[in-house]
Amino acid sequence: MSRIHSVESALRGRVAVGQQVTVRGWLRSKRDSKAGISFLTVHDGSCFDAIQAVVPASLANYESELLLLSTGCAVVVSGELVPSQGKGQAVEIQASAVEVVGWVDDPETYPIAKKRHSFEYLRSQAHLRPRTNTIGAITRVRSTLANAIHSYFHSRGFNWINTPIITGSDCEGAGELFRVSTLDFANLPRTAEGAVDFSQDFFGGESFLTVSGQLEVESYCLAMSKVYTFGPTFRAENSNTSRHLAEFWMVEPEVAFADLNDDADLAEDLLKHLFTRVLEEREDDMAFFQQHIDPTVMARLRAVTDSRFERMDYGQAVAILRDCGEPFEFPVAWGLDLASEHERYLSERHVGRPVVVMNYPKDIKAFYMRLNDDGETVAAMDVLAPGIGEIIGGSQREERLDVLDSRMDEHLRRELWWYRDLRRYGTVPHAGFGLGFERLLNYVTGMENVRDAIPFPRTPGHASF
RNA sequence: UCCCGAGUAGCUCAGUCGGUAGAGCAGCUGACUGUUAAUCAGCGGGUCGGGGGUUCGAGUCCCUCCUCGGGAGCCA
Repeated sequence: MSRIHSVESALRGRVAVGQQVTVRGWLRSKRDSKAGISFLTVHDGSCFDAIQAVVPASLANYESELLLLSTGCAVVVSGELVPSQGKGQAVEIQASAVEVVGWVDDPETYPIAKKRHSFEYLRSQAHLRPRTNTIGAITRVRSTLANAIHSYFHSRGFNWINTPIITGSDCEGAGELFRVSTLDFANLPRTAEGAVDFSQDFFGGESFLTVSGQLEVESYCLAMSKVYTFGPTFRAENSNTSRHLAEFWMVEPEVAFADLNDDADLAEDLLKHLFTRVLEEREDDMAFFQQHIDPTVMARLRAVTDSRFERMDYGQAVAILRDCGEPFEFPVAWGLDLASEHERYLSERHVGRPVVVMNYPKDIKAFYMRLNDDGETVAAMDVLAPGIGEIIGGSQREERLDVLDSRMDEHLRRELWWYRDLRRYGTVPHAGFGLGFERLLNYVTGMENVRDAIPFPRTPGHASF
């Protein structure tokens, strides 16, 4: 009796040689031999490798179907798992039956040819690109990373908080928001003053897609002690770079009774844990990235897992940049934000691995970040990664109501009354950060564009698929 | 949004000084072969991103628009 197996379980020794197996998947390639056999390479996404099936010409549908197969066809192959007579694989299937489940209409125009494609082209074929080596590998690593994030936090007593996707606040402090509305745009209700009357909108007021779950997750932090969010986030910024998406995923842990150093410790420990898991669990995919995408990825991940992150104050970073003699395009001075070129110099040239920059001037950071005793800086940190830039941004939060109030305007204080309440009822020091999931994935795989790290990228002008 | 670069066959690209379109891969046909992105021979395949201009003549020069990529800003 022939049992159904994934390609992975058939290849990885979980099936004994000599057993009958059935695998189901899609053809990567087909080679015919006039010796009276054809070679099918069948892929099902379960692992990096495809399995080879040797099909004898004696099968009933060999002439009528097997010879017509082409890349992309869906097949069910049954046969005996045998040691391979050829080079390139240890085992293969000696097929006794091949059922063609789905044909490729027109082999000439099948968008995923048996060759290298540009990532740019593959983005235009986002529905078929998971059939490629690279996107398939990214997909498995992404899934492993997501699972590792949940298991890391779960095993340490963090609660996963599903903060809302739709928010009524337009002042979360990070970027432009997408409006959520059911109003009839062709016939907008108006107030007496002529403004759009959002009181008639679905939620009884203006509403938007969230740009961060942080403010909401803080309220659960001040009850559950250790919490995190992991979900989609939306920014309506017109930014067109390899590091930005309009819809992306973010991990945001938040810890009570914690300060900025605890926050940096958590960021470092989390990244080390995640990289270790990927190296253990996705050896096959990482070997591919190392060989075909970026020959430095493995060394880069090991540099993170094997050594402590460099930490420096913003003031030190400014001094280093000022004295390094590098001809920067943008000025370096205390009080100015660091430009990409500065962050890159620090992480890539000065340190050579991730660096945590802490305690930035208060005027260039968000209102909720805790004011330090010097009155000039806030307890903020950025983790800067070589080749990626800012991979984590976090801070200790301002837990003192009077200081928080001094950093908010009247509109903000009214809108965020509930956020202020958290400082009135049992406030405690707490800290957290945001980790961009697609940026993390690029760092792990060596891929250069976050549009290739998410299945269906949304960017300005693009929401197809 | 700004600055660069690109757009030519299904895909990746070449195309010189302005003279009427090329290669590799893919596809099809055949040969050969326990093959490995197989190999060899042949065949089919083009609105040169759109529009306008200069010219006897434009893929090539000029203007303009569109699209894509890279960088910057913003950030994760």
